[in-house]
Amino acid sequence: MKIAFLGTPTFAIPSLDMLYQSGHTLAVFTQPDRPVGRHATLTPPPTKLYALEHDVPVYQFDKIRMPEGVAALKAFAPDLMVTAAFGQILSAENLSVPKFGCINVHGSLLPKYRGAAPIQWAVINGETETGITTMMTDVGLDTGDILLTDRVGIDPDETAGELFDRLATLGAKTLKRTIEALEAGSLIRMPQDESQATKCPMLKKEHGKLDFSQSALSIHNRVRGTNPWPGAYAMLDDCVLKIHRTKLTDRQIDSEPIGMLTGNAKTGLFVRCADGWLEILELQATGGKRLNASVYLLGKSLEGKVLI
RNA sequence: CGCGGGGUAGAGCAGUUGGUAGCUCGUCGGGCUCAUAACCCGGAGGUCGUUGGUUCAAGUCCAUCCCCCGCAA
Repeated sequence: MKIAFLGTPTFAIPSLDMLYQSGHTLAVFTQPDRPVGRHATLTPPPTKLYALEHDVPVYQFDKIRMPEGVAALKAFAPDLMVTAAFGQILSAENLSVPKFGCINVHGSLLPKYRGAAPIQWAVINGETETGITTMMTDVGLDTGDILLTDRVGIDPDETAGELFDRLATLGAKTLKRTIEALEAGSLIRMPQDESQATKCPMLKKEHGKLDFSQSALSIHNRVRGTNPWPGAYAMLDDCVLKIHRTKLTDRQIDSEPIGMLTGNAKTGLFVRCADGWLEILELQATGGKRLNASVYLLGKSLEGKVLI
């Protein structure tokens, strides 16, 4: 089949690779190169790099809804469009180009977690299960008819990044089944149950700010849900202290102030939350690299200091 | 040339008003112990990121360059 693949980050790579390996005729549509890093180096999105490596034509548009985007799409004349973490909203005109329409690979069990960062939010909210949904893209935000679903459990200590990798791989498998069903004519469309729908916002830097007046569990979930991006942090002596990994404990609490730190290199580092002590396993101070808390404490004591 | 933090023993950090370097861990040796990642004693290990400058004397002041990190994008 002739497929236009619309995707941008690494999440889309397994799906793109699957389509390529399956022998479909592909064209990749992705976002423009973006400045990345301290020196704002212009960096191509992962899907573009993949396409270049495999001699797949690549098209980049700020907005594929604009006339140039539509024209390029029409020129390629695909039978089907596939989107995976594309990051742009498609117009009805875009969607009308391929005769089979557009299939989207989404990292949640729709209609739950519609929106931009479903994987991270599922972890932040402490969900124990999530999955992949393939759906027919329509003009709404992840509102189209559901095609196939695959479920996976979320480990209590799993980070969003780890789950991201698993779901990216799973997404390719679900997509493969979906396309095979489409080709076999056995695909069943099921409208989403609007009463069960939830939306999650795009993840921003400030979503990583920790609030120690919350329970140890919610803070733990926040830390793993924002790992590796945007990363969890708190303020220590007016400097940012990033917290990369934490662990729930049964350490007894007394009347310590919220956010107080205790512990040393041997015992480990603990922070006082609303209902208990959360162990900080890995942190990163201003100017420093990420370190195990016990290693960091070899050089500096944080005993009695308070995180805000 | 966007803003800021930092480059000191294998690791993490100190080093006050400039006078040739300390701490914790690790490591090596010895001791204690039924035993130990615990404890005690002792040892090794650093041209203090680069280059140049000021000075009787610089890790410590000035300049330059390289590298790492955070923010912003």
